Amino acid sequence: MFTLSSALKACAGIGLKELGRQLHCNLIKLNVGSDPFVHVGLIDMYSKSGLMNDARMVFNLMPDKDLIAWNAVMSAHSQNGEDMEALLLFPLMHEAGVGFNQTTLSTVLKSVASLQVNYVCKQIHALSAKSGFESDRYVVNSLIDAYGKCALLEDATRIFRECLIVDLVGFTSMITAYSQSGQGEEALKLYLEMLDRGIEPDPYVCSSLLNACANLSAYEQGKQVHVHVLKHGFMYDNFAGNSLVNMYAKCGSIDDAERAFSSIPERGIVSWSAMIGGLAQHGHGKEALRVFNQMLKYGVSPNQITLVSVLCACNHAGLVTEAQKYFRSMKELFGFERMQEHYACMIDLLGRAGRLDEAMELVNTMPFQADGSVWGALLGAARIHKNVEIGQRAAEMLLILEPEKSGTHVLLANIYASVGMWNNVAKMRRLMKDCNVKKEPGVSWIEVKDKIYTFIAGDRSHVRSEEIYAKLDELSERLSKAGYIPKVEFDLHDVERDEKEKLLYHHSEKLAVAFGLIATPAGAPIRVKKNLRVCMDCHTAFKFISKIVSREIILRDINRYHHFKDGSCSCGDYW
DNA sequence: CTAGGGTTAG
Repeated sequence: MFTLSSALKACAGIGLKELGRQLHCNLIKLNVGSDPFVHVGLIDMYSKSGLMNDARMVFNLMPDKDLIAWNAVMSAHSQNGEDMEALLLFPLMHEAGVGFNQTTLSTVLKSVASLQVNYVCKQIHALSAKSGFESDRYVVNSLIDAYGKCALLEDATRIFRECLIVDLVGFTSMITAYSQSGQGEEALKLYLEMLDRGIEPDPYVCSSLLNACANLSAYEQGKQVHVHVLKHGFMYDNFAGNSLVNMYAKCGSIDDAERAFSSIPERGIVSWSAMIGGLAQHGHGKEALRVFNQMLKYGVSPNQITLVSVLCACNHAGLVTEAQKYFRSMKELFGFERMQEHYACMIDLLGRAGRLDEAMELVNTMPFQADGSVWGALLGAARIHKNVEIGQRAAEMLLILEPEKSGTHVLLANIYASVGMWNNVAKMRRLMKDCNVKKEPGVSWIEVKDKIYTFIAGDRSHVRSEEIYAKLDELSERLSKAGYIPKVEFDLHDVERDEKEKLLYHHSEKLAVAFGLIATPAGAPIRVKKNLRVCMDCHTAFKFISKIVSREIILRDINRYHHFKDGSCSCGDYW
């Protein structure tokens, strides 16, 4: 019987469901199936083989359900994504009078984390403290993670800082918590602290760090983490590989992303989706579709996320017919329903292509209540195509749905300005003032030799300000000779044309690029980042500049990457 | 029987 018990454990470890089931049959024949150890072994084996029904059945048929068995079935639910069921077992255990231990708490906290139920998280914390299990490292680490996932950063930090047994898992949870709450810098700092304490990294923490770098678009630091991955031999870890693809794509280096992609040992759906999404984000729409077809050829089934990236690729490549094909027959081709996100992509795509009526039609007929993203897409399209009517309708909805966002006011004002409705522009400004909505100031930054230089519009604080403005003046002359005309309609100020040109000239992204030109060697690519969308005029100007000075300009704005080269942009002006 | 990691438009 001991042999059988170990054999079950082995099956659970590698998910051998057929062999596990055979062992179960033998146990019944031998009539030793009533042993509690065997029951727990069976529950665990079925759970890890993804056979939740069988696991549940074994548990239900158990005559004397002890604490270990309850823990095993709770863990089974949690491992199979049935977190609510796992959570609901906790009060049932209390009723059954079996008590709980550190394993119960740790398991229940895992489900608390994935369900993000803040209130329950605090309760389990209190219970852990009261029962003395708070000193168990599994419980502590689970608490840190659960608080992190519930976005209760302060509580997570407090436990992390106060406990004496913080280890690699605890650090990973905390690093992930910072990264996922947008505090990538903190995450990277914590990693250094971890190394200082002599804790060696593993693939989990590397994966999390790469994600932090991706969110920060921190190319240099991402490369550093990549070095750690190589140094410690984690390059054959699928998760680390996927994170590398994502990191390089989000940091603007699609070549590195492709290299990382081809060295993943088992390219799964996440690897393919990350690659397709990365290519789409960089404007390589056709290439993204090529990779998608390659994936299908390999027999990998796409999921809903893959299709969001595919539609996005069509969007950035202007492939309306292609997108409609995938969108209309998603169910028949791939077997899943269209989600809100797919509709949003499609509406965005139709809108950009100038087919605003069709986009509007889709909004009215889709099986979801249009949310902020849908109205946002329409508003953006209305701005490109100067459609006041649809712009007003979309803005009206957005002001109700997302009143705190400043973008809506600005975009609508943009539309009014573009058609010369200055009275309405003024009204929008007043509305912004009355509602106390502040336009987020545009900030651009550039990294030169390990230092980050930030610029705001009209900035004169930089030590090399004189040179920067001189460079802009020089460029201005060469630009007009090359046929560039400032796109003044994208300026909101009701002032004369030459005054507008001057304002446009001092946009933060132009200052950053000018600085890049004087501070980096000739021919080197210039990598600039902006916290908002790049302005249409700057976009046009950069196309010209890339040709005039024979430099590649790589600009990451809030949505995507623009690669300006030889007078054109990778987004094909389709952003 | 228990803890940490990867892909989603605007």
